[in-house]
Amino acid sequence: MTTGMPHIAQRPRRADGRRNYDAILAAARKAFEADGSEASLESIAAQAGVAIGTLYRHFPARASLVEAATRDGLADLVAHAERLASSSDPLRALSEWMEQAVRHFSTFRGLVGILAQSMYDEGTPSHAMCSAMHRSGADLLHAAQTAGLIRADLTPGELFDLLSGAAWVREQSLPDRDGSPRLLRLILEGITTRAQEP
Amino acid sequence: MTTGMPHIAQRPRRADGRRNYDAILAAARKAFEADGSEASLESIAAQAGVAIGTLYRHFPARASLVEAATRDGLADLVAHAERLASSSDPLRALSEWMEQAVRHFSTFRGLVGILAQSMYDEGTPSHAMCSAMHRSGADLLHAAQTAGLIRADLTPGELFDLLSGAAWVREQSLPDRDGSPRLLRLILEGITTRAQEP
DNA sequence: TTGACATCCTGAGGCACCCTCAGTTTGACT
DNA sequence: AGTCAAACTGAGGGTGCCTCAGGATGTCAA
Repeated sequence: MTTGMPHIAQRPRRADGRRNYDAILAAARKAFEADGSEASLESIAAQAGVAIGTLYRHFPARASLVEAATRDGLADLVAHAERLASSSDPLRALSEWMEQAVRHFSTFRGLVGILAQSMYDEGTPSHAMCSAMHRSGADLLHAAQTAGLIRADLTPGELFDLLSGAAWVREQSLPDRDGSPRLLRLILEGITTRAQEP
Repeated sequence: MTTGMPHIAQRPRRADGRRNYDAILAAARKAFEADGSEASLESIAAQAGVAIGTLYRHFPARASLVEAATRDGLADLVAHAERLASSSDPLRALSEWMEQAVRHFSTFRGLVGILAQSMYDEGTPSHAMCSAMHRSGADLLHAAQTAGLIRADLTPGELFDLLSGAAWVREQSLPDRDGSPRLLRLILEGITTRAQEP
C-alpha cells in the first residue's frame, strides 16, 4: 500500500454488482461499529450474503472498505468546515469543527489509526479525503490565527496531531465514560492566545 | 481478561525454566521493538529456541508477556517520579517526567493501547504498574498545582489522557519525523497557569 | 547414587482469518 | 438468441492463536 495509484472503489456497472457492493458496505458499517476496523472480512461477506471473493473483488484491501464506509461522513465534515469558514466568530467556528472532527475520527475503533496513516501516505485509499480535511481544517485554523485568537505558531499538522490524539483517547474509553469533550476543551483553551485571558 | 486475578508471571524455579523464561523475554523485546505488540508469538518462541507451548506456559496471555517486557522500564519511570517529587522546581519536574512518560509509553507500537486499558481494568497484568505510575504522576501534578503553576482543575486522569494521546501520536509517526517533543511542549504550555505569562 | 515426582517441555491439531485464482454464472447489449 | 465482459463462487494454501496429552528432566530427599 505504499506504491501505485490509490484505489478508490467505484460502484460497479452491473446490477448484481451494485447490489452486492451496497450489501457489503452496509454489513461492513455494522461490523466496524461493533468490532472495530479489524472486524472479520469473512463474516462481513457472510453477513452480506456474498462469497468472500466477491468482497475482495469490490474492495481489494481492508483499507478501501474502510474508506468507502467512512467517505460520506468525512465528506460531511469537509462540507461543514467550508460552511464555517465564513463565520464571523472564527474561534467558535474552529471549536465547533474540532468537536465534530474528533467525533468523526472515532466513528469506530481503529479508524483514527488508519486516517493518521492516510494523512501522509499518498498510496492509501483515504488519502484524498484526508487531504481535503487537512485543507479545510487549516483554513479554519488560519482564520482564527489571523484574528489573533489562536497562538500563531501552531501548524495545521500539529492541530491534527492534537485532534488525532483526542480521537484516539475517545476511541479507547468506554462509551459511557467519554472524557473527550473535556479533553477537547483543555486542548482548545491550551492553544488560545494568552492575552485573551483576564 | 476481565475477571480473576491479574497474572503476574514470576520466574520459574527450575533451571531450564528460568533459562527459557529469559530467552523468551529477550526474543519478545526484540520482536515487539520490530513488529509492535502484535508480533507473532510463534516466531518469538522460535526465536527463543523453544516450543510454542513453553511460551504459553510462562506467559499465558500476550498481555502478560508485554507486561514482563515493559516492567523494568516502567518501574524506572516510577522511581524517577519519586526522585523528582522532592524537586524545588515542580513545573520543571512535571515537565521532565511527562517527557519521560511519553517515551516509555511508546516503547513499541501498540503499547499505549495496552497501558490505557490496564489503567482502568484491574484484571490485567499491567494494572499494578499503571496504578503506581498514576500515583506517582498525580503527586508531581499536585505539587505543581499547589505551587500555582498548573491549572488547578486538571485531574490526574486528564493528564494521563493527554500523555497517552501524545504517546499514541508518537507511536504512529515514523521515527525520523517524531513530532512528540513539540506536541508535549504545546500540551505543557496549554495546561500551565495563565497568570504566569507576560 | 538413586529413585520419585513435580516441574517443565513438546508439537500436533483444531480453529479462525487472510487472500488468491481457476472455473462458472449472469447481466447487458446487439 | 447469441456473445462476452463483468461478476460470482468457494476450495485451498498460508499464517497465527491456543490447548492438551504425553514425554523429558531438574531437583531433592533418602
